Amino acid sequence: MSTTQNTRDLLLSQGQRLFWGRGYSNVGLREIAAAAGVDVALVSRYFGSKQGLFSATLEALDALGPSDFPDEDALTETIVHLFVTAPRDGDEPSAFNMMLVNARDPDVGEMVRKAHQEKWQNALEAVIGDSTRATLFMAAVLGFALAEKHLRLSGLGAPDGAEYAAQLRHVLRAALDYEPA
Amino acid sequence: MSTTQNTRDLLLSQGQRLFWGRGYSNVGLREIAAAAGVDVALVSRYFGSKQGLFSATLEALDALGPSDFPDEDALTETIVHLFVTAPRDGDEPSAFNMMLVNARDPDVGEMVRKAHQEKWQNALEAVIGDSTRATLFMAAVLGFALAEKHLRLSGLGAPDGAEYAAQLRHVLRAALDYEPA
DNA sequence: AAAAGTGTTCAACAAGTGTTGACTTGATAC
DNA sequence: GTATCAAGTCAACACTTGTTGAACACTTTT
Repeated sequence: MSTTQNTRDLLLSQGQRLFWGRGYSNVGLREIAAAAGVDVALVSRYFGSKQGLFSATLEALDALGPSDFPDEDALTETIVHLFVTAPRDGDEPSAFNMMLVNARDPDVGEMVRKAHQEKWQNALEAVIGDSTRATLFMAAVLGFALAEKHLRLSGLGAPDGAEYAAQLRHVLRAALDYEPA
Repeated sequence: MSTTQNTRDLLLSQGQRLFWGRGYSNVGLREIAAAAGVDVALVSRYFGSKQGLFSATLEALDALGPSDFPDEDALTETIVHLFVTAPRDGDEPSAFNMMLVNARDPDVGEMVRKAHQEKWQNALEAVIGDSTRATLFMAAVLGFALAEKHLRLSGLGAPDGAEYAAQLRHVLRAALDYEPA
């Protein structure tokens, strides 16, 4: 690999970390470039624009496949494991946080919603077998993350304890148990 | 006439509408002033700063009192009614949307979290009788709003139909039914 | 009539944004 | 040796942001 690939990757990883952690409009190109230790102009050179860089980070979103989760229980436990082991600084650049922080952005919101639809929603519907339950499931996941990490509500158990996991499991199961009229 | 709003009130109401709908950092003072039909400089004049104007809009957050909701059922139905009758443009300036859009803002996030704690969380705990269930309840409400209005997920029923209300009722009840280990 | 006070307008500021183009650098190929 | 070409640097652009202070118009007070 050439040096080009190195700085390009540096910009990409730092861009992902900052965009996914603090939100597209709250991060400037100069901050990303400084974190990568390179010049700002290289963003335009390699990615065309700020939106181009963000779009490139979106490709790192893991695409869920139906084969990843044999059934709903495995899916639930994967989510629970993700939450329990997630870092607990306020700007955690996880995929969930990325959705929460960028879904409504005027510049990249549409991109984010599209990525969610393509990479997650369809796969969730395949595993869960129903579009409504899949949406409620996603709502439960994001609501839990929002309450804990953004509003920083108290009332939840310590993230490394059994109670925290039980609470998350409870709301996820409730979403999966919904019966259309 | 008697409802003749002075300039301060005009700025306040337009500021609330835009801040609560699109988020603090996505709205400029010039846009607010233009919507109110006055000059930008009047914001500094009457509210000191942009943050001062936002802070003033926060005082319009309805403080929930324990007397507002005799029991959990009344609380649930109030929330359901709020969702069913909420306007459906993308920038609805409801109190829920205000939380979703501004809770993580670097400038006003702390203000928002504090307002939530003072005006809602304590009252919810009083009605629900448990801090954990109150937090899960709030998470369910915000997750539902986020999925529908921000991610614009399909899979939920039409907002004016019975199924939509049933879905919301289901996840709210699940939060209230949580039993700590 | 003069003075003081009030609400408003206007132009400008300093700081920040994403983006661009000209330039230097360094290695490779002719 | 020289030309070539990509990689990186640097300064500046045009634009937007929140904020400020001087000036204006108008009413009220002295």
